Amino acid sequence: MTAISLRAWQVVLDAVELDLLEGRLSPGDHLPPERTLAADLGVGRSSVREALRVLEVLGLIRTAAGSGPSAGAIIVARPGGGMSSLMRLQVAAQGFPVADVVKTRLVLEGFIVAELAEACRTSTPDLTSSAQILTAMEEHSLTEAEFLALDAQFHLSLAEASGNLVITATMAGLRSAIEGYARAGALGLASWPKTSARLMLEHRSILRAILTGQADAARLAVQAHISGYYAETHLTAH
Amino acid sequence: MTAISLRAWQVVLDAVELDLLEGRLSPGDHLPPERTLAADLGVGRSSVREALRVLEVLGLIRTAAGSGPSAGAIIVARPGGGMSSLMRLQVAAQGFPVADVVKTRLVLEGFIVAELAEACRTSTPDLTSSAQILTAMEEHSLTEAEFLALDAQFHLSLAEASGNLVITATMAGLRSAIEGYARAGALGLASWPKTSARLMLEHRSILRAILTGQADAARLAVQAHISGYYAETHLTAH
DNA sequence: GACGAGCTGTGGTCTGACCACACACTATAC
DNA sequence: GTATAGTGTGTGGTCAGACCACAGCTCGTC
Repeated sequence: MTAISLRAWQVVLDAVELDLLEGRLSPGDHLPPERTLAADLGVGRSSVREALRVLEVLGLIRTAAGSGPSAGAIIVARPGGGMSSLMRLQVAAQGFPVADVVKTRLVLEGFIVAELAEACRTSTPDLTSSAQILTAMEEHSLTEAEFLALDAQFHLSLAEASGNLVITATMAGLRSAIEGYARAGALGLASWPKTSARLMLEHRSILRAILTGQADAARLAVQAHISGYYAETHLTAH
Repeated sequence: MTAISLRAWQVVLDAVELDLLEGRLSPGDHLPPERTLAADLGVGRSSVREALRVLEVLGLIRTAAGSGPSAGAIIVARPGGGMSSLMRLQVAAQGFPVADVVKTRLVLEGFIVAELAEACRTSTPDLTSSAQILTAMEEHSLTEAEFLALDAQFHLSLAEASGNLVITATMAGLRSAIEGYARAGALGLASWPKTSARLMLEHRSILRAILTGQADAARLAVQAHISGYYAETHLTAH
């Protein structure tokens, strides 16, 4: 045996992963009932539940009680769900310094907008939802929290437009990790109306750079946008 | 109440997260014993265990039976541990296309080596472990698996040298996600000695570009290195 | 045919029990 | 006095059983 005394819940996890890799399970499929799974794998139901809990937090399955087609544990492969939890908790546990989180966001978002801009030179990526969010943000009656939520949604919509699921999921995780921090920083800003107006202008210029195919300009704009807000809130937070 | 009927294990998860955020728990600290935690939070021990299992997979805690200072559940905030599981399972469940994984790796590694090269112009980042790995890879008696393991270790060591924990963790996750794929691809290569020799040369040139401060050259080299191997194995795998 | 009560299977939770393990303590032997 | 062996204690690991809430299905009644 290569692995002796594997934890019972790991046995379950490995079995599910193997079923996924070998095609016996696919998104949309139902996992066997917990009791059946326990009996088949020769472990207790508690161990099965621990493994299922992990899969649920990782965004791989969705569980529902009751009976019928919608009940039970269903493979959903929802990317990003687990990433958010992971990032949030790691930041909470000081595993991830916020500065590193911001820098990673700079890299990924810079790439995304540059790629989108490149794509705009030959085709027309779907950026309507991004534009719609910007329009919604111009509503003057928005609270800070609402504005920041839309702000985050805008950045996420760009990632989604890029079509890269991994980057989208990572971005979602990073965003939720920064959220509390950004919110707290906003409260200490000298002038929220002034900052929000600036953020809006920056958003517009980012989108314009993308649509006109200026990859470098888009990258620089989004990076200045992110690091600018970070620096501003970082300073006032101290 | 904003959230009614929260799952019992979520109560535990939230409580731990709150303790982390409020500083009542820090890396190195022990969590209360499962039975105590259950009693304090008013849930059953099973629910506590489900939450602890999630924290363990996410790389936040390490559990050990027995008594004494090393036993119990300890906050470790080991970044990357959870990321690996997450990426592996998401790829297994077809949540993350391999192409997206590779592209993300291109972006992140390109940034890392460029940043390292920039740093080399003004200081001397610690790249000794990276260099040592390359030396170890020149051993002719290595099997394919051993060579690829060192290859992965080399890329990871570059990320570690950059000092960015988030990128390092993400890289670790991406790497383990590709590992099986890369391994499978290597088996179908026309000439392993030829490929491995090329990979070695590429590694050397990447490291040389970093040490001489040529950021752009380093980025291009590492991106060609990754996408080259991907394209090669991708083709032969079909 | 329409409706409703009851049945069934599912996840959610708790309790209690037992085991294996690692350390701390104590008693014994030298 | 020191070293060693044995025991005690608290921990996580696992299991079995029980009960609940819920959602859908079945079947009898009207």
